[in-house]
Amino acid sequence: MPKPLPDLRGPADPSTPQLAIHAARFAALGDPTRLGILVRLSDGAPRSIARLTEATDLTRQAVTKHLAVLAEAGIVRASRRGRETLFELEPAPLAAARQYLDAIAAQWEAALGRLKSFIEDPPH
Amino acid sequence: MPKPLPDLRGPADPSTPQLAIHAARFAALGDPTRLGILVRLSDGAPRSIARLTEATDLTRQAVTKHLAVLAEAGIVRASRRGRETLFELEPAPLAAARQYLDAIAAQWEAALGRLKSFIEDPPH
DNA sequence: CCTTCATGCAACCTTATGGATGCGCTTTTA
DNA sequence: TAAAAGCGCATCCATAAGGTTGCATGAAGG
Repeated sequence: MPKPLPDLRGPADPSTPQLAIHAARFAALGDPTRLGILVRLSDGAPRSIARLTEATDLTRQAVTKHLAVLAEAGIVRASRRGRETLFELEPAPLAAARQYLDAIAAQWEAALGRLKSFIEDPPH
Repeated sequence: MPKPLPDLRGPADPSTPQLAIHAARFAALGDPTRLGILVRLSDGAPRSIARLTEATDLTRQAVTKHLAVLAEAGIVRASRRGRETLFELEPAPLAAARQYLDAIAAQWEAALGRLKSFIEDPPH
C-alpha cells in the first residue's frame, strides 16, 4: 500500500505545512557545495569548519553559511570542542527526504498499476 | 555493497560535475509550490498549466516559471495538445535523486558498521 | 467571423542567496 | 605570555529567484 502522501489533488489543501518542511529540506540539499559537504561527512566522522573549508575553494565564512543552512534543515548537527566547532551528519532528516521521494514514486506506480488493470479488464 | 558515491574526502576532487547535476535536481525540488505540483502530478495524469494553477494562489505565469524549472531539471515533461500545454511527471530523475540519498545513507551505515566491529574486536 | 480560452514573451520589482572582507574574542601552543 | 589557530558577527555586493502585470498570438466554439 503506497504511503498516504498529502492529497493535493483536491481544491482545498490544508496539509501544506508538511510540504514546506520537505521543500526546505530539499532546498538545503540543492547546492553543490552543501551536497559535497554532506558526502564528506557521510563517513560519520565529525569535522571542523576549517577542515571542511580546505576541500573547497571558498572562504571559511561561505562554508560557515552553508553549514548554517544545513543545520537549519536539521541535516547536520554542530557541537563545540575546544576552539573548534565540529559538524556531523544527521541521518534522520535524510531518511525523511528519501521516504518522501519513495511516497511520490509509490503513488506513481500505483497509478500505473490501476491504468494497466483498467486496460486489461475495463469496467462495463 | 554501498554504492561508490564520488569520493570527496581526498584533497583533489575532479568528480564534481555529477555533484552539480544532483544538486540541481534537489534545488528543483526545494520549493513548496513545485513540490506540490509534483505531488499532484504523481497520479500519472498530465495536466495543463491552467489546471495546475487552480490549485495555487499564484498567477499562471508564476506556475509557468516553476514548471520551467522542473522541466529544466528533467523532473517533468511537457507536451502540446491543441491550445494547451500538458505536463506530466518523469519518474527517472526522481529515482536518481532517491538513489543518491540511498548512497549517502549506505555510506553512513557502512561507517557505523566499521566502527561497531572496531569496538567489538579492536585490532592489535 | 468574433469571442473566449490557454499560452508565450518581455519588462519590472523585491527579496533571498552565495560570497567576500574586516574585526574582535577565545582556545591552543610554542 | 605572546603568537597563532578557529570562529563568530556585522557589513557590503552582485546576481539569482519568486512573482506580478501587460500585451500578443494560436486554437476552439458558437
